[in-house]
This record gives sequence, C-alpha cells and structure tokens, in this order.
Amino acid sequence: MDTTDLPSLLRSHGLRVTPQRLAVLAALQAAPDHPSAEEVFDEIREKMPSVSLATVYNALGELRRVGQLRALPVSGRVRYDLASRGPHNHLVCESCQRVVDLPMNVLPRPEVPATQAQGFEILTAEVIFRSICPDCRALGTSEGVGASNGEMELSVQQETK
Amino acid sequence: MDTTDLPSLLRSHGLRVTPQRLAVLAALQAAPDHPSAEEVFDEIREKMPSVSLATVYNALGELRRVGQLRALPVSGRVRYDLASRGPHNHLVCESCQRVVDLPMNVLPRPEVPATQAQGFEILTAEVIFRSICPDCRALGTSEGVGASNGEMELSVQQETK
DNA sequence: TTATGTGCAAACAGTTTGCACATAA
DNA sequence: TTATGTGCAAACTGTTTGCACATAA
Repeated sequence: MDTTDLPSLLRSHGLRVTPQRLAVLAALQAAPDHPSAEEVFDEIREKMPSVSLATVYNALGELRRVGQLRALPVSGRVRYDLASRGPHNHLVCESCQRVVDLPMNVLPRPEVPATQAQGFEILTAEVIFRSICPDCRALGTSEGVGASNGEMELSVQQETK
Repeated sequence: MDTTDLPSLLRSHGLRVTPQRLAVLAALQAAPDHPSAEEVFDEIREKMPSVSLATVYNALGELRRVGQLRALPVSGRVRYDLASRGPHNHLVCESCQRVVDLPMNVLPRPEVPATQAQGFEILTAEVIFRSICPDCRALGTSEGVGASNGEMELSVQQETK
C-alpha cells in the first residue's frame, strides 16, 4: 500500500490536482493487477459516475508522460503499471492475459554490448515471460483455453541505467 | 536469403498453397525490417493489385498460428517477424519505431526460478530494448523527435526451451 | 482571472468478420 | 467436387481529438 501523498505527487510534476486524477491514481494503487484504461474507468465510475473515459485516458497519458506510469501492451490493449512499485518484470498469461509482477532480482539486467548495439542508444530493457497461469492450466487442461487469436502481445519494462 | 521452399512450407502445416500466401511469405523474407500487415499489403499490391488487406491479415494470422511468424506489437500496430530467422532479440527505436534484430547470443536466456514463477508455466521469454536509433539521434539532437505520444509499445520473443 | 482539465461525441487506426464468389486439392 | 481461401465492405475495439464548459491555481 503506497502511502505516497497523491496530491503532491501530481503537483511535483506540474500537474493540477483534480478529483479525476486522484481517482485514477488511487485506482491504480488499489489494483493488484495491471488494469487497462477501461478497467480503471469502470473502477472509478462507481464512485464518480460522471467521469469520462477520455479523461481517464488523458490522466493516464499525463501520468505516463511524467514517468509515474509504464504502459504494457497486452493483446491489443494497454495495461498500466505504477512506476512507484519499482522495477520488476512481468509474467503474462497467454490465455487470460493476466499480468503478474515478477520481482526484479530474479533476472540479470539485460545489457547490450556496444559492439552489437549498431549505434542505437539504449534506454531501457524490457523482459516479459509468456506463460500459462495456474488457473488457466487447471481449467483448459491441454488446449490453449482462450488461445490468443492473433492480435497484440505485451511488454514490460526495466530501467537500464 | 531463406532458400526454404515456400509451397512446401505451407503444405507442411496443412495450409493450402495460394498465390497470396506465397506473396506474403516472400514479402516477409524480402523485408529487412519487421513489416506491419499494412506494409506487407502495400508491398504485395505492387505485383498483385487485386489482393485484399483482409487476406493479408488472414495469411499472417495463419502463419502465426502455425508458428512460422512472431508478432511484435510496436506502438499500436503489430509487426511480423519470420520465425525461420531463428531466435533473436530486438532493438526498437522509440522515435521512428524502427525494429532491428539483435543477435541472440548477446544475452543470457532469461529464466525464472520455479520458486518465483508463482505457478506460471513459462513458455517463452521476450526481451526488447527501447532505444534511439542512430538516424533519429542525428536528426532530433536533443528532444525525443517524434516522442511516443502515449500508445502501445512493443515486444520481442525468444524461445525458453 | 486564466491556463488547464473535463465531458461529450465524433473521428480514427488497426484489425476482424460475414458473406458471396473463386479456387486448390 | 468440396473444403478452404479470397475480396469486399461493414463492423468492432481501443484510443484520440475538437470543442464548449468547468475549475484549480
């Protein structure tokens, strides 16, 4: 449970403090998984029925812009990850698209030798593990359950510096 | 230059051999980068003007389904990677979204200790490097050039077993 | 008071789908 | 001959945008 003061978190990045943004942040803090914009929206709407989906996208975009959020595309939609949770990797279930955190220390931090980087200036490395979660494995014993039908995948982020 | 026989590649996966599918495969083989569906479409259309975008999506989907293709979502669109090129990682330019192959051997193959996997059955690991390519760095000296405005990211794949 | 944010609806991009026709096997 | 694939257009999904109104500073 992040005890960070949400209003000052916003202010420190030059963002105005609005109920909507606070609600977005709170929803992200409360969510154990990595909610999509729509999921954040649905969550917020319960307490703030007048909120607009566009505003949620807006808030998420701003928070991402100032580095408080990471975006992880999972099968066609973007899921959000609170940066305040620190660097970590992700396990993604191929079947139900669930995303689960993986403590950072289990992996060597991937680095690219300059000789291989082909002139690219590397900013961050992302590692994701495509997998089947325990629940889905239990259900669809053999077959791929909701086998991903051909769309987008996901990604995860990890600071390089 | 892949000398694989394209028709038999299709047949071996139970797919009918059609001019469209051959064209899709040929376009993927010819492309040095990782084309999106639309790029494959544009390429093919030059020689086969009647081809439909839906058919291209269809062919890409089938090829992916049988494991001949990997999908890498890059800023809102899916880019395709011929599996016959073998396992490798990717460098992705944050600015122009260009994707460049990174020889596989530069990285340790990421593995997750069973104790950390939380019951997930891990299929593959993907590593991507967000970076700025030499061209973009040369152009927009400081600022992020076409700074990613808040959409999807990408991902890359690497066999775990 | 005014720059910034919100809500709404319409626009968009990428992808998918339904269906009649074509064609590989 | 028939199961499968193609082409077209329309539908869908996730996300973005334009604009009038509201509000934090």
